[in-house]
Amino acid sequence: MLDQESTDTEALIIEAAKKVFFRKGYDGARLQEIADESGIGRTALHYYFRSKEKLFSTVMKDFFSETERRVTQFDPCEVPIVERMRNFASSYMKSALRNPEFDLFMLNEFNNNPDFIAEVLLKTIPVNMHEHFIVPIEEAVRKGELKGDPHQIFITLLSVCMFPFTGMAMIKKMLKFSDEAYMDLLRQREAFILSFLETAFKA
Amino acid sequence: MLDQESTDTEALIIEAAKKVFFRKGYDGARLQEIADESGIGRTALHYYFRSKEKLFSTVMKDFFSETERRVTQFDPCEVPIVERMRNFASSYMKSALRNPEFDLFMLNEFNNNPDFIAEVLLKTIPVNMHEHFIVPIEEAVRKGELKGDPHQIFITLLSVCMFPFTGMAMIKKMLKFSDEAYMDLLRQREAFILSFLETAFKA
DNA sequence: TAACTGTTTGACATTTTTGTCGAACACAAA
DNA sequence: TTTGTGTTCGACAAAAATGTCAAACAGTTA
Repeated sequence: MLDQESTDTEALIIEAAKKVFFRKGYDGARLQEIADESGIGRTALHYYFRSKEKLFSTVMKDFFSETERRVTQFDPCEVPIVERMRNFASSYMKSALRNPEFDLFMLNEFNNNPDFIAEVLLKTIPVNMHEHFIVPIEEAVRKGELKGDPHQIFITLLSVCMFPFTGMAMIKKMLKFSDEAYMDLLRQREAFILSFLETAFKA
Repeated sequence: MLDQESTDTEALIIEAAKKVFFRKGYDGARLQEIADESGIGRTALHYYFRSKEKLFSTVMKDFFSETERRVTQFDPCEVPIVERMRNFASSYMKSALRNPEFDLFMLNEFNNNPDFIAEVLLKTIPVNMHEHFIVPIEEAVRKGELKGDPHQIFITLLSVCMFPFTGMAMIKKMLKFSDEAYMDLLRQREAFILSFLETAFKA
């Protein structure tokens, strides 16, 4: 068969695997389900990607090398920290909306296999969070522009961005949101966060 | 053997199972590991609790009927909403510190089996979040005491409390925290949140 | 001590999931 | 049509995890 079609099948499998892995986690994912989702036989999975682990590894690398990153580029150091935090939140929310199930998956991977996921992640986003966020926040606190412990501020920034995705299932159930209604809420959240950041840490 | 000892073994197993389930999730948990952690044979698990599912179910019910709830009591409606939010955050942080691994586990359960976990949870904490938080926040926004969409405000409250626990592994890795240093940060977070709540949503 | 009860253990069975292999297949080029 | 290459499929093997059972065991009571 043509090389083209082969690549297509591979891509098809990777897409299907991505969905299933993100939904169920590595342990919960079943090769059979991935096969069904791709519309191919389970044996073909082994033909293209030797084993579950190799498939997983490929999926992860593919995911991070795609445009699917939470933040594609970080501001240079000249940009004031408060603006940088805003941009981070904006990029994050926009990206996460395209893959709402990824965040919880990622937290689990950090729990189960921190080294692997950290390596894959840092390979594509080689940003030192400490230098890039903590240090500048410290400085802003010293100057009296922000108030509070720098780590706590940064963690709060992460919290308000990520949690609505990681906690999606729980919040929907608790507040009786439909899938569509909750997606709407997520879409509106960027604006909420930006306005929230105006006052949240102001000294 | 005495009934006393039997109960002790059961309790021992439940404690061990709790640890393993919270760390690994239902899918990731292995009966062998639970047996090892309890210091008993794997077959004895089946003697006490027929199956993995039954054991899990018992663990969950036990956990929620214990004092291990995130918020043991909610304020009556007379208490002003802002103060209620503060109390919620305080209780939550204190409780979560005793079981830091539970939160991520719970989010996963909500993902995998929302009905089961919601039922168990609501059986012990029969609080309607909408009535208890959303409606009063709406009112406060109308009165001009708070600003922003009520749902977004409530989700933000949840975020700043829960995320530091659910995202523990990720944050530790990202910011190069040691286990002890991160526990310290968590202990200091209650105070941070309380001061943060003073300004975050003020109109 | 003998009979009884609840507990533990090891050997085995079952189920679930993953992995392998060779035959069949489709299609293109010789 | 034959040969070759890459792909698919079904049957089967292996591994991993859960579940069952009867025999041994440890105490308690008659």
